[in-house]
Amino acid sequence: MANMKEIARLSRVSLGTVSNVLSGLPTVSEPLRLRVMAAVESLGYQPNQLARGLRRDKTNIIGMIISDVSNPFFPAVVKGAEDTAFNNGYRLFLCNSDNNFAKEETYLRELQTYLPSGLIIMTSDIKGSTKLAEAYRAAGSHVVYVDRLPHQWDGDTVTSMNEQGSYDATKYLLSLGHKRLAMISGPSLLTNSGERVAGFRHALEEAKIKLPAKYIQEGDFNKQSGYEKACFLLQMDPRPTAIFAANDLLAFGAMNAIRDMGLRCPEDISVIGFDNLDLAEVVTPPLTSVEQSGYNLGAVAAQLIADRIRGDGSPRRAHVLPTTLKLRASVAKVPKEKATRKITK
Amino acid sequence: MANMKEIARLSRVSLGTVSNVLSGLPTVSEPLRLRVMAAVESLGYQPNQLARGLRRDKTNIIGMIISDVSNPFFPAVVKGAEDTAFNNGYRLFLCNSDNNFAKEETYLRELQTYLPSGLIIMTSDIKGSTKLAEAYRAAGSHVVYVDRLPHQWDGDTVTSMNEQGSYDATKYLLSLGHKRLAMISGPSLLTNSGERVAGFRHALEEAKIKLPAKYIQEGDFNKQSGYEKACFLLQMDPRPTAIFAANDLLAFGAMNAIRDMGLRCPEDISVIGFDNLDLAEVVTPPLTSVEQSGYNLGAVAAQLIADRIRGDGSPRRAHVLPTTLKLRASVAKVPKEKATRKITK
DNA sequence: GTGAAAGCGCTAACAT
DNA sequence: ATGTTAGCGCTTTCAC
Repeated sequence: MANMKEIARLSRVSLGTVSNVLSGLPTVSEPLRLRVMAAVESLGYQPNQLARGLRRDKTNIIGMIISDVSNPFFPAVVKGAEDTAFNNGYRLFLCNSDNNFAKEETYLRELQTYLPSGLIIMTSDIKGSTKLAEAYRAAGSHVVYVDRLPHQWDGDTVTSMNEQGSYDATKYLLSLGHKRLAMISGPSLLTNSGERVAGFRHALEEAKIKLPAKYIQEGDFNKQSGYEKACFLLQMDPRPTAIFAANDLLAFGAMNAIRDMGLRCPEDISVIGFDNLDLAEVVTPPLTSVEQSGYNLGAVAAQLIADRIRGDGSPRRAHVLPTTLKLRASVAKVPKEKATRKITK
Repeated sequence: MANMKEIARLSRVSLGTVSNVLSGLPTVSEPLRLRVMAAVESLGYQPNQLARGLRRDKTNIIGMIISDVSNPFFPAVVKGAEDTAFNNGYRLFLCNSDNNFAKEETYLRELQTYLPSGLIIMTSDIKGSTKLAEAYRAAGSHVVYVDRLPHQWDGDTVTSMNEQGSYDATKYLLSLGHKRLAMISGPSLLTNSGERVAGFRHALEEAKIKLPAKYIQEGDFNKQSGYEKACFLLQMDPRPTAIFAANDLLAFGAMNAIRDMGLRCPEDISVIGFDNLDLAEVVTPPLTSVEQSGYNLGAVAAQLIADRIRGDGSPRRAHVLPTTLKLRASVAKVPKEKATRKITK
């Protein structure tokens, strides 16, 4: 590949002048600038980012650590981050931690030596990662935690209104007469899951509805887990009339469990999810869900980094993005007590 | 961050020795090796990948260009590639082209200056990208095209058995008595779409079934497009009794259209998709679909690159991964002519 | 306004 | 077996 030396030779100027032209310094005279640009064009020259980064002590990379690309909520976050980063001249280096903190740590350590301008991190460990994140900061990289937050982090964050969204969903169920509400939560260590549980509890407390301990089952944010926890809930006596699932995957699993046990959604059991995945409207019945914008989660995080790089030195930002309850057919009024179906399998 | 010079000072050896220790050269004496390792440990030293890459003229980056992260089929491909790359010591630099060739080109040009060891590319332009890919090769990077192939590419590739899978799906519909089979294809420029159409045609020709030109509608691999094309097909006279969609998103859209027009799937119309997304079994009715492994697509591509880097100089490889028809409830026997429902809306 | 030269952190060739 | 040194491609002083 052509390098700067060749451009310099071809346009009969010094190395420094080529650099100045490429950096857009206004001190270069027009004739020289044109000669350099012509050479750049003719050779299709692209500056070597490795050398530039090494010299500048900073690259145009924004690292992004996510816990699992294959969870259908995350691609939207990645896309939002990638779009925004690209439009600001940054490139996304994607690292998939597989919810494995050791892998996350390996990535964090090595990624840092690529001297990224920023880091967007969806941590898989609420406790451990801030020390490494501090190292990024110390090296002049801007760090934003997204979706789930570590304790002990005093920097920028972007999350959704998990508690409010869950509160709204629960109030909605209550408004339809439901009194036996159960929840399938995510891993209790994750702050987003904790907030969703808090919103659920909050609404129930306000309505003075008592919540049997077993009515909250801790799942794992995937369909399989939703299926299993729903099976447990559906066999309880009394059986809940509504299930609030902490994400749509859990809700899909719950809907499958309801069907497999010979019950009907929403006639026997109402279900609400969280995320409002594209496919919430494809399942039958279409799933009522708390919408959060994964795209914006990523986009706001990337924009925050771009702003910080441009010198925005304002105090810590904690963006909390709105949620909206999307009403669909998976929720109905509470069934009359007599009408309650027996499980048929 | 600590650098090699500090390690050298701390362990009282020369820079070169530190380098030799870190590169695992056996020529270093044990005492010195231990001293160096101790210093590395105590400072948590990580080699600067920018400097190393600049010097070695190659980094441990594998670039990956995909057309759209938010298409639910692709995250599995990314995950397969990332897993395999990571396990071989490589890191994935993810670029999202948004099906925009200009963006793809920008990424390709810039990414190359990061001196990646390899490139996995799902091109958005069947014609144009090979020139740039050749430049990667010339620079010693290994390139694998995945999922859809450019014409004019004589290097390594990984794809699924698109034609065979589609042939199987079509044969299955024929075996159930369907005679009026329609297809919603993907963009005709993409080779994967073309192969799926070919498999469909092939099976029909074998069965001597004539295919009205309008029975193949070209869609765009998304749900919206599936909905629109299905609406068109459903209003044709005679109406097809089965629709083969070139991917599951198109199939989901088609199923929505069928429902919205007051028809029933599978009683009035059978539907088969391609990809077998997780959600194929969640929709109602569960979708019959040609399964392909996105994970393996990515994993095989990454492994191919890792092998090439290790010196595998064998001739061009064209991996073609198997597909499997997953039978579910979205397909039924052809309805009796009399039973054919009128469109109710 | 332009050019010369130092140096970012590392590797590899060479000298000892 | 270990140390010394040139140089990867670039940016950024500093002379002129």
